Amino acid sequence: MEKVISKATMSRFPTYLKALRQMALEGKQNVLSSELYEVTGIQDTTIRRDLTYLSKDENFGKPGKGYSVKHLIDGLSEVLGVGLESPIILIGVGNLGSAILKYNRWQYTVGKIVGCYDMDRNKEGELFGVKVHHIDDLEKTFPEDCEIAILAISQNIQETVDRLMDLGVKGIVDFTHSHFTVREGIEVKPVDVVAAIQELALKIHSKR
Amino acid sequence: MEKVISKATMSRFPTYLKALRQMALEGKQNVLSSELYEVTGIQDTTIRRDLTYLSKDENFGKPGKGYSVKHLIDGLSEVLGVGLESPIILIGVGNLGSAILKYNRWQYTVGKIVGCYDMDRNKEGELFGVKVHHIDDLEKTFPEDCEIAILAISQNIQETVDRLMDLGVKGIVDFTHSHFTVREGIEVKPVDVVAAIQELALKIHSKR
DNA sequence: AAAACCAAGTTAATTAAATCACAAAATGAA
DNA sequence: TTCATTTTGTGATTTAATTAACTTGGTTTT
Repeated sequence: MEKVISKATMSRFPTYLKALRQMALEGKQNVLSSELYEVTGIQDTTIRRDLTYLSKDENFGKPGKGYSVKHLIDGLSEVLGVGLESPIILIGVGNLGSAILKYNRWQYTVGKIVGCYDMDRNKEGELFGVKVHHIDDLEKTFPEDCEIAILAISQNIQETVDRLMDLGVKGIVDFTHSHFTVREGIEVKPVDVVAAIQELALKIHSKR
Repeated sequence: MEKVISKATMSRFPTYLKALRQMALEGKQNVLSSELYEVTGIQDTTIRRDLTYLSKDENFGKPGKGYSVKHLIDGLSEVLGVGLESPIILIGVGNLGSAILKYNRWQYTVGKIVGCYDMDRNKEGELFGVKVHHIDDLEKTFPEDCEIAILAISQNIQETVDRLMDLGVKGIVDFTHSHFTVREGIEVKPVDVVAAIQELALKIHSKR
């Protein structure tokens, strides 16, 4: 009997992982749900409930002692697909694309950008150790088993998305400022500065 | 009696706005909730309910006809604080910071980056038309009425956040990969590629 | 070894969000 | 003008998520 992890819980996991890694770096061995609350602002009882999804086996958290930071990191990493080493491609090597690519040596791996694509022929070659192809060669050079694409372009967006889906991409990290549609079952995760600022502005505003 | 806008609704507004702007660009005058569903994947009934938060006055949506794209954009823009022209500062002008700054000429303004700060003295001067100060001069040069800061640094994070809060910053757009704590009432909006990929990986995974 | 304590885990209650189902309103055709 | 059609807007309902209350098991102290 598989427990199904709720959306809300899922969206909190990365937060926990981030906080725990910081703690691990500081040499912390054990952590209480109340301490995680201090750091994340998420209610301790919510945290404990969330963490039960990880504890397939015995004693994850010990009463009176807390959780082992290491165990939590391991559990979260597993469920979050960290270390999955799944190949990721990046579409668009402009300013933003480059910045993302530079980040590719992520502190804690969630996969690796194995190829980039751009519509500018001048960009073909290599960048930060990753091959840059022309977008026309997408189908020819598409990496096997690639399921995640990062979209950092501003033109031909829908067309590109369609091609990606045809190639079997299942998840898109969306840095574009435009809207596009995807087929049933394809996940899109927008990452948008403007939207972030808008939400902030609204929240700050609505407090008065 | 003020209607209080729910968190969930709030987080969908930027999505609507994005979609509607695309439609406006394409010359669309009216839009049905069912059409917005097609584009956003959000249930039409949810959309209609969300939009009621905008309709302070009469006939926003007309039965049999739909909503005026323009009216919706206006309403959303207002509630989202678009065109607020509030001053925003950017901390960290590295690769990512530069990319964000370049985007500053946002298609639809939500405010403007009026100043940047970096710990590298060599970066002092101007970049994409915006003044770059040394981080030591933060207090000296902090723009009046600035409530939002974009954080794109990788060092001295907590210290910087503390200084920002002391200066009256109410919202932080967080591009760092580290955890920091804020005082009660300060909003943090994380924007994180790694977290996005992790969530995607998890969602894709959990479907099998 | 017993007592006292502490914090995880869990069941139950509450609150928030999404969806359903339908009534009312505008439109357009006959 | 009237009637069928379409689509909004909103109570009512269901579902999901959070929070509160309590139980249990492990730890530490005496």
